[in-house]
Amino acid sequence: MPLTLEDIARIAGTSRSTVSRVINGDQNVSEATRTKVMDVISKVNFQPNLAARGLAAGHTGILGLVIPMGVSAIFADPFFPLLIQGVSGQCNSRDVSVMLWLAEPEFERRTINNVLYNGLIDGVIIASMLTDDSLVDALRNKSLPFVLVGRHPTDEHIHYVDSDNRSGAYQAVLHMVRMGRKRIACINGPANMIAGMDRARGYRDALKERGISLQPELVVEADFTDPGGYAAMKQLMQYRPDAVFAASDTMAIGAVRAIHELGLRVPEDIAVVGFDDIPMASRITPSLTTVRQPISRIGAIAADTLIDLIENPSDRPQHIILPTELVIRESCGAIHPVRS
Amino acid sequence: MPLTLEDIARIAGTSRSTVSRVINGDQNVSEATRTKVMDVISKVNFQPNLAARGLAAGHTGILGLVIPMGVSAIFADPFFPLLIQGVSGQCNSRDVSVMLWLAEPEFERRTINNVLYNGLIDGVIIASMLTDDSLVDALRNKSLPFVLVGRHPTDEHIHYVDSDNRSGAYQAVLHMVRMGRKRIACINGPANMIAGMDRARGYRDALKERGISLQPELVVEADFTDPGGYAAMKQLMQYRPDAVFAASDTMAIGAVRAIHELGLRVPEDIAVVGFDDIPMASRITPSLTTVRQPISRIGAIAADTLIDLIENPSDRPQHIILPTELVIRESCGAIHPVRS
DNA sequence: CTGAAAGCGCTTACAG
DNA sequence: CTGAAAGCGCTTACAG
Repeated sequence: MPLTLEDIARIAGTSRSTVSRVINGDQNVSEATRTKVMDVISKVNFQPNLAARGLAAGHTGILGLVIPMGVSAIFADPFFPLLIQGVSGQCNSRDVSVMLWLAEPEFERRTINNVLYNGLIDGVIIASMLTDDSLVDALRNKSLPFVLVGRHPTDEHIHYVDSDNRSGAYQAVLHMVRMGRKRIACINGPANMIAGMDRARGYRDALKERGISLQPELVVEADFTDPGGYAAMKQLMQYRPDAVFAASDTMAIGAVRAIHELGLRVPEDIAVVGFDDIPMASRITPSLTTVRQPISRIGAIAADTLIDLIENPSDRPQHIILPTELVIRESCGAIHPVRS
Repeated sequence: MPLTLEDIARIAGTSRSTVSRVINGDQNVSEATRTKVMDVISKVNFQPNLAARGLAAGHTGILGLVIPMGVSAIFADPFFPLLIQGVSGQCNSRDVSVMLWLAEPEFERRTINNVLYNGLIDGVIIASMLTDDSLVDALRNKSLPFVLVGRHPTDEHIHYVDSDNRSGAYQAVLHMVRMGRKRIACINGPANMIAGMDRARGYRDALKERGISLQPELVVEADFTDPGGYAAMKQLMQYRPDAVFAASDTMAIGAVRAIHELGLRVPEDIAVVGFDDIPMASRITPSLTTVRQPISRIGAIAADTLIDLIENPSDRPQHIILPTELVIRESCGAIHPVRS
């Protein structure tokens, strides 16, 4: 049987209320009693029961993290692991716990709703990134604080943190234009994902700014996976691109494989630029030029934003866009590849 | 304000106790009242407060999942993501929630202990795999049910699920012996990880069975990462191996890169076999022969085992070892590579 | 600065 | 089959 406040109080020779006060850092406790109580607590290694605390106080110090599992191979991409890592790390240092839901599409309506409104979490981070997400819609009408990873396209009142997908893609494509590429293709993410929309816009903006007309056949949509990038590249080959911007490194790696299989060279025949800067990007041959986005930091900031929001519900909507960075390696042709 | 049992009871014209009974599936409720209460519950979309339920009932329907972050690049390897996926999926279908802790080494003593004994979780899955884990030691003296992912080397009373690491490594190495390789090296995982120990034993057992004496200089320890495998392979090259067994695909991929950089061929000059069968294994050139282990299923079974254990605490210790499977591709030389 | 008391929203003997 | 009541372990006005 774990000890309770009452036990601690008895041992320390005080009352349950006072013990509660020292645990919660209430100022109205004399230094003497505080010390005495602290001693007992650390001596017996006392842990207050969080369920009871949650019931009594109305908050639990737990935050939910919901990750959609819509795409089957979601964990083949390091995006979500890194995001989880960022959220978890920040929560650790802020002393809050995280409850994780990998949302299977079939469970969405039933379980997710069940789980979010069960009085156990103080707020929730949704790694949604879909342009229309039923969970987000449900949340908008409730009082549970939440922040999105990935900006919301329409509702200005929703808190979110995202990276600057448009600008990242814009820089990447502009770079290829500057390198003299004329027929720059785009392997984009799904159109119903906001990151996909934004990166496609960056691609279009860069072309437009340089007076290059958009060739619809040079833009193909894939699903952020390696096989998806591979298939998309194969499809693009008939239109003779001399460069390709892939909206994720995983797709870019698939694309490079497709190019190599057809006996062409990267970057000599086709330059390739990816997005994310996953660890693999610097290891493949040729090493991959890519747009680095601070995934783990996005997670950390989302957690911070949510915790602040819970403590201060009247906050103005937070719209945090983190900068991206173009990492130039061999695959774009700007650096002469060192071949062994 | 969310509704409470009392509200539902008033609307349905019955008592709080009865509503609680229908929610918990108690048999002692007439069909008529049950229907009436169910109707109200689904009409107002009622969710019982889990903190209150936890307090009153003594269990919460939440299970903890603790993943060590000791190795910095832990999420570069798909092992943990797949494990999380397996645990989460099974928990979803068993209607229990999961609370996730990525345990930073510095937090271990303070946070982890805090968190495990807070009355909020019914049991915990530890993806420990260290031969000596302070968390596991702490748990052994407590009453919180737990199951390990990765077998415990000494304590027979601990529940665990693991894959057959020894046998997997044994099969892999035996295969290379059969292919005529004479100087088979081993890039092993850290010696303080049980999986590392077991795979090293499989390697030794296969050599011994075939009467090949173990050459200590052909065995090197790395850290399960790609750069680790790369560095280990570079180091091994001076001893002229004609084959190498790497204890993870991620290390095997690093090793292949090292071999290629030195101008040698896989598998002609050096055969390579990995472990895990991560998605990347089938995509690299040459495709990687490897030992497939059912990571996601291990997670699912760990969750199942824990949930059963919570419901029936008197269960005998469960020691579940899942079989592995040798997946033969190009890198071992058994299949003639198709080069483009 | 401190303690007695009410209350958070459930579950579960207990009595009928 | 049903309801009134006690209790789970906390927090937090309230009174002193």
